[in-house]
Amino acid sequence: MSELYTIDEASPADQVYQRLRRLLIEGYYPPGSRLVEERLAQDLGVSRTPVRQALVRAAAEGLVHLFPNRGAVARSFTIEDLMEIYDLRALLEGHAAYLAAQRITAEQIARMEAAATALEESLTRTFERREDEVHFLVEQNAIFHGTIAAASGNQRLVTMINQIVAVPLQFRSFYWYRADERRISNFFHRSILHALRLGDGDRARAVMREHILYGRDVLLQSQRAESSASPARREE
Amino acid sequence: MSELYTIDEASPADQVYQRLRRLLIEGYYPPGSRLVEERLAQDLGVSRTPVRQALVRAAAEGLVHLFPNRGAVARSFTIEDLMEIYDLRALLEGHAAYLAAQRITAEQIARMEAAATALEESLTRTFERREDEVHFLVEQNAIFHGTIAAASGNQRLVTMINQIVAVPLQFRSFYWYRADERRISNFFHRSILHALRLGDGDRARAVMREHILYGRDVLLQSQRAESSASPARREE
DNA sequence: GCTATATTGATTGTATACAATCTCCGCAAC
DNA sequence: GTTGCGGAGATTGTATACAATCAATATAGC
Repeated sequence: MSELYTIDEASPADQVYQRLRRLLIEGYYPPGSRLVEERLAQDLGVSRTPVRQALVRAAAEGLVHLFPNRGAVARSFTIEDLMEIYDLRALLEGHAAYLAAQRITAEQIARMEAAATALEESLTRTFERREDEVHFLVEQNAIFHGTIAAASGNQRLVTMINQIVAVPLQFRSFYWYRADERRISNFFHRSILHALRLGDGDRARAVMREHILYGRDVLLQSQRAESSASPARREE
Repeated sequence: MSELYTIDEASPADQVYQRLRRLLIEGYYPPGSRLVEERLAQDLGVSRTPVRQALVRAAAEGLVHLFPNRGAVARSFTIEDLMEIYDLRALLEGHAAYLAAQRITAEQIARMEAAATALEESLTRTFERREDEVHFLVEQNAIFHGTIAAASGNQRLVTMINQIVAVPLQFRSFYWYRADERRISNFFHRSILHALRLGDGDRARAVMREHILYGRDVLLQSQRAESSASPARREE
């Protein structure tokens, strides 16, 4: 999970932020819902002071929207937002893959291979609950993509990717993946690894871009299906 | 200047953050210096509470570094940091130029042309103080680059560029520009405008990348000259 | 019945008090 | 001299109190 922020991770109640972030990402506070400080403070077992700091930081990272004197709202996303986000992911992660091809270490490749294998094997594995399966997929995927970002050697790039990746998680992208689509995703992982082993940055970038844009299309299709089934639930 | 953050700008004491940011960028608190909350509070005429929030936000945007229980330090940058930053600027602003080529409006082009002209004319103009000249260059340049970012149509891209651009300003890059280099920079501006008018995204991106990487090289040369003249003044 | 205005309750924004933590310095032991 | 310990001062981190602001309802005027 290690996230390498400018704010030191071990911070005693930087944990408040981490927990808030997690609650937001996992949908405990659904997009569009109001975030009353007093309530968050009770949920997290602290006073409003650290909660406010966490909210300011979450706003700076785009997870919530702060309205002056009117409080925070868990950020909600339109289809256009998703397009923007995936466009940037393709750009940033593609670049990371390009840079990584020159610098990645054997250990990092091994870590990515382990994650890729875990994702492949999970196709034939049964999970207690669907939630557990989604959580597992998110985790292994984060290892795969996070390792590439780290291998790029550009610390700021890592931070940016972490920021932009948090959002699709709110949509629980993997929830929508079918077995076919997951096989394709796994194939992309192997292709990326192949290009990285060859040290072919252009190829690694191209495959990574396609991998991400393919994921975008799967998500968009499912979202369109969703929104046509149930009416819009945006609120300003 | 308009910055389009997730946090609404007009906020009453979001201004505290804006002022802190400015003090940092303009070097009033030099890189590496400790930022004691009480002192900032007095400088800004408020209590520690809003100062802390501003610091948290500044940390999230990479302007300062927060050490748990040990306070904030105005972030200092190594040569490697500058390399990272310019690499990302080339990526992000190049992409913005590519996108902008398809969507930019006549008004936006006109605004950019006005900024480009202002920069050209400033070469033969005399300023009261060197400070004023630097401020003018920074401002017009921000208009030129900010308009392209806005014209990309990707709101998140705008935010990211704003974040990454703040840093070189801390180095007062323009201080180091000589007349020759400024002429080249102006030429790039015209080339970018030309490509945008043609709607040629690939060309706009290529020129923008070169424009930024050229700026990087100028800055790096001056930094190297600096650091060889005076001994290192990094502190942890 | 409709619009405009005041009042109330809820919530945010700021200041301040206090607790927790760190740094620095002095002193002792070796 | 060097190392280790401990206390004082400074600074950060949190909680709480209060002021400022906003949303919603009630009330009055038309």
